[in-house]
Amino acid sequence: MSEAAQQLVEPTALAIGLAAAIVAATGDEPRVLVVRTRHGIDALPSGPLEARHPTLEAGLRNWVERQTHQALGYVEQLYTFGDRDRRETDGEGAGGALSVAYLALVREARPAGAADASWQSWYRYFPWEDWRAGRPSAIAAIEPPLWEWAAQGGKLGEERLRLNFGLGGARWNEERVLERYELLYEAGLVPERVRDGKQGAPLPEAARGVAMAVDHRRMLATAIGRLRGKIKYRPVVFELMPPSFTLSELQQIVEALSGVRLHKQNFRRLVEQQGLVEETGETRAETGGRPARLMRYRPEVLVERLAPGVRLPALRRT
Amino acid sequence: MSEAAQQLVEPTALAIGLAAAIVAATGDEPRVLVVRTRHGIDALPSGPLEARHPTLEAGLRNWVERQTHQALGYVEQLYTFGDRDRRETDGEGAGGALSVAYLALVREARPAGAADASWQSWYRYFPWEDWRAGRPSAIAAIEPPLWEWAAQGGKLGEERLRLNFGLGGARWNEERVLERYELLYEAGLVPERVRDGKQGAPLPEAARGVAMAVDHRRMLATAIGRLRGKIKYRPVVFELMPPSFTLSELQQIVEALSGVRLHKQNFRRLVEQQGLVEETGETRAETGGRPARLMRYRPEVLVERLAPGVRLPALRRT
DNA sequence: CATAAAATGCTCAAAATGAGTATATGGGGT
DNA sequence: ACCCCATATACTCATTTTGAGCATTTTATG
Repeated sequence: MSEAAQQLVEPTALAIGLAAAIVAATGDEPRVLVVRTRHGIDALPSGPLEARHPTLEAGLRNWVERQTHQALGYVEQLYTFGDRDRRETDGEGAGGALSVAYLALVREARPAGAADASWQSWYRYFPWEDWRAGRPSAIAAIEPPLWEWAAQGGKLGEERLRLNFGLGGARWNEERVLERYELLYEAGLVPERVRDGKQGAPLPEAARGVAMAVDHRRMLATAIGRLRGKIKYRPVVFELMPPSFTLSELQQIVEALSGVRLHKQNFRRLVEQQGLVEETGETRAETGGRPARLMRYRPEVLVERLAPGVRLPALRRT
Repeated sequence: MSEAAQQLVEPTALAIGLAAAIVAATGDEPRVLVVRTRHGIDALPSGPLEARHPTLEAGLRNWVERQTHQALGYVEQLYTFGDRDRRETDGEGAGGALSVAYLALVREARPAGAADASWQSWYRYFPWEDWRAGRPSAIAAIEPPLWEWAAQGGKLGEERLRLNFGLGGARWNEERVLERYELLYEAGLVPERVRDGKQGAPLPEAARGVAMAVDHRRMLATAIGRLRGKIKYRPVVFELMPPSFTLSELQQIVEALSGVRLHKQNFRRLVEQQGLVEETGETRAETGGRPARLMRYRPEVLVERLAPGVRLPALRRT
């Protein structure tokens, strides 16, 4: 094991980068920990895989904890990026030709250890992904240029657009975060593409979202999509919740993450009948209405995370 | 882009390995392409990421196509292994401290290009995963030592065993291939663990399955689990099917992959009502019974793979 | 003490599922 | 030609699982 570790240390041109989308949920916003690069661009915490790291995940934890003073709870590998756009235009630890991206969930969003680190709503980077208050205005701004671009791709291009963005009768699928971002990238509507030296005419920031260093917005899109999918079949949401919470709070977090509103009564039915939570016995009256029962997740559920997650009984029409 | 490519070439101790679980389905067996190492051990086709490869996936395709003369169709990144067990005990391309594993699906299983390459049923490596003919006998052999081992982990260990192997009333979940393999590894029942220099008393091969080089069996387990999950919500099965097929043939392949038997009438209902396939107009009479209609998948379905997959209407009791 | 604001409880119709039973249509003997 | 066998294909039916509402309870507030 330390033998393997030794190998990793050799100074080499091909550095392995580690990057993490560290997610928390405060109130009703999904937040991600970002750092500001010296060029003033937002980036995910990232750094090189170092000698002393016996494993990739250990490397990540160690690195992040030193940098941000944030202890990571649940950690999951997302994807290894190395395909394209690994240029050294921006960002701190650039120069890695390969970058292993992780998703990490933390319970409390500590005040962001380092000075240049902060917690940001992830919708800052993906304004079109938040449908909680109805169709986001960013979509309206994005739609015309997207159609224009898609028309060049013929029928297939238009179909792709329709299905990914829920246009023309297609249903919005909250999991296709990455596909949507890639579409915008290909269409040249985000600044990242221009930065990568290709054609494009980025939209105003309110519509296209805030750009990130290198391919970090792709990583974050991957993280969001993965998390949105996962909460439906694994009880990962609880990694973001405090020890006790009300069902409404749980619902708020799920809605914040998935970006869609849910039917309250059906949400409760699901969560309760699946035995994901149990009552603590206490109640909390802070909301001005009937006090809510405080719940906790059943610890058995966390064991190996084998139990089903929170399915999403989505509202169809509203 | 070629700038990045240049960097990848630098001779370095930290080679990036690429490995692929290349899957095909012939008749009613799910097959995977394996090569025999000089030590006589089965391994997945793998090799280093080379200079001329602009992207990871291109590197993989290029590499595999040269080595096995097998053109890859659908390709998906699985996971980057680098955590443990990357020792140089066995295998060809060992020495890579990091290995990016891919799943690839091919339509026809060509006669395995190279001499040392062959198509093997994946149940050769995971005999406990095939429940098509009822409870596999491997499970019976595995169960006692597993319980014994689990008991050391207390209640939690036993619960983990119960849920992963569908013991004691729990339902068999065909997707947990990796979790099951890891359990066997931890319990010391597969030779890989002993090879990695840890404690263990491997079972006879009929029960524990054929071992593979380095951590390739983990990779294959990841691939199988991913594929089994994916066929339920994406029409990936069709990447394994010939241009036209009967519904029974489709069902056979799905059963082969998932390792469980399905209810015939309900399977057809699902596939047809979801509009995944359409009739070609022809029929095929070769089975000795009523001739079956030949079907083809609706090409629209493959566009971007956005349509739903084949859900599994599993039999409960038999 | 009425009213607003939540949290809970219950009901109901539509759709999806799990399991069968019944019918159709070839080929292969006799 | 006729019967039988093996499949393929068509329908049925009882249960569950969803999507949507309406109704009731329980506090805080003015």
